[in-house]
Amino acid sequence: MPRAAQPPLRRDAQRNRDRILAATRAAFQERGIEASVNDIARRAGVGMGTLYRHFPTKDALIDAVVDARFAELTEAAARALQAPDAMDGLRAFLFAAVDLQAADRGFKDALAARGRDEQGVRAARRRLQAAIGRLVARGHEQGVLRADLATADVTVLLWATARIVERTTDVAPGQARRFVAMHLAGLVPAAAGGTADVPPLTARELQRAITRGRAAR
Amino acid sequence: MPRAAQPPLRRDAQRNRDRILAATRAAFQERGIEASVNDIARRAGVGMGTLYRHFPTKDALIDAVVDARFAELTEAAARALQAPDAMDGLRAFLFAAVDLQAADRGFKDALAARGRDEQGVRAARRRLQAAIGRLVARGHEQGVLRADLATADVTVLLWATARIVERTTDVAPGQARRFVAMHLAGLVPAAAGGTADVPPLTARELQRAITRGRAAR
DNA sequence: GGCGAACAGGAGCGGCCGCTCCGCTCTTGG
DNA sequence: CCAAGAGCGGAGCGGCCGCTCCTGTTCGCC
Repeated sequence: MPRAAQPPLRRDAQRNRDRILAATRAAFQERGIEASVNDIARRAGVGMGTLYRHFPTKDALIDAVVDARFAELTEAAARALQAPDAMDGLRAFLFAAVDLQAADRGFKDALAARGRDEQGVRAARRRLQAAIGRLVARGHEQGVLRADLATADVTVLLWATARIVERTTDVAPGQARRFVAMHLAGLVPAAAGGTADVPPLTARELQRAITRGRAAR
Repeated sequence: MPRAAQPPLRRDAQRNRDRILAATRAAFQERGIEASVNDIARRAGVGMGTLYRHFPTKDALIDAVVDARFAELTEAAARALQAPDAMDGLRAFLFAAVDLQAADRGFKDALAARGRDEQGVRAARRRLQAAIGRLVARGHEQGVLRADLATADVTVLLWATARIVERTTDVAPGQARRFVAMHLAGLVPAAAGGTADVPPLTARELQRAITRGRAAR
């Protein structure tokens, strides 16, 4: 749904709109979806009124910014479909997903959403799920995935990794990759596939992962 | 650290303390750690002043209630150590853990904590980690666990399941068990170990798991 | 049974958040 | 160049939350 056709924005309006979007991206990336609208407005060098004329609600702001990330991840899934081995493709996709979750906390929050769907993100989410479905299907065809693995299981896995990213990114980046690698192979010894070369959390890192957040306030 | 020795509470004070604890347990169980102190006081049929004299801070309230759950789970780990096969034991422990997370959302929140440690829960958490450590060690001795699995990996797994419980318990209870079973066995076809007899999320359940939460407000 | 101390209760404080309202400013078409 | 009106900014609203404070009540020792 192209948004042209409307009378074009005044130059200052367009400039402010761009600034708001940039500030939103930055704020969500760093602080996650909980970044306050006030903060975003200040970052953009813009008043609250201006912000809310461009985006009538905080959700609109989120949608505007998060859509692109969904598309990015969907594209990663499409690329993963090119890999000769379906398992390699799935692994590459999952690594890309957790890296994106770590790089953009707003996106991580939106993915693991607590009830934000309804609106614009819905379509993007559907496209992503469809892309994941193709990855899984090819894994089944090649017989490299257990037969009872459903597409929804991958979505659930992404919810889980979001939590791990939340807790560990600051402390030991890559833990989510380790988790994904283990999940693919299982905890049994025969398991092929390693740990993505990521060591387990040390005692100190674990402690920091638990303690953190309070201090971050 | 026994809490007797203090001059015994007046009868009404003791009665109110018990009511507050019961109300706290109920509130956290249903709503998680975000249940408001006001709510708890109302449930207990007690004023804010009363509540805050007994527990000087919300954290104190959380600690008082959550400690018992940590002990429960630690005990489950001890029981799991009795199982002849270490893998069976670990699986039983993990199932117990996710069931507890589902049954008591306050505990789930405290386990996956965002920075609540410092205080009383710390000791309980350490004991739990030690118990998990024994489970893992025995798995290694028996050679039923991959050699590079660390104790911290199990803790991380519990963080992950907490998220899954949050999203799916209302919609498709048991999903977390499915996830655990798959994590143990891996997504590869050779994998022994099934899915804990839990089917994947259906499309409708997935949708509800995403949409929910907003409606729950 | 009377009195002092422990306790109960709830209105209210301060802080944060998403969002609104309205007097002023600046762009732009004629 | 100038007015019409789109666009701007930020003080402030209402709501929630954890927590405090102070008045009036209740308990339990003597």
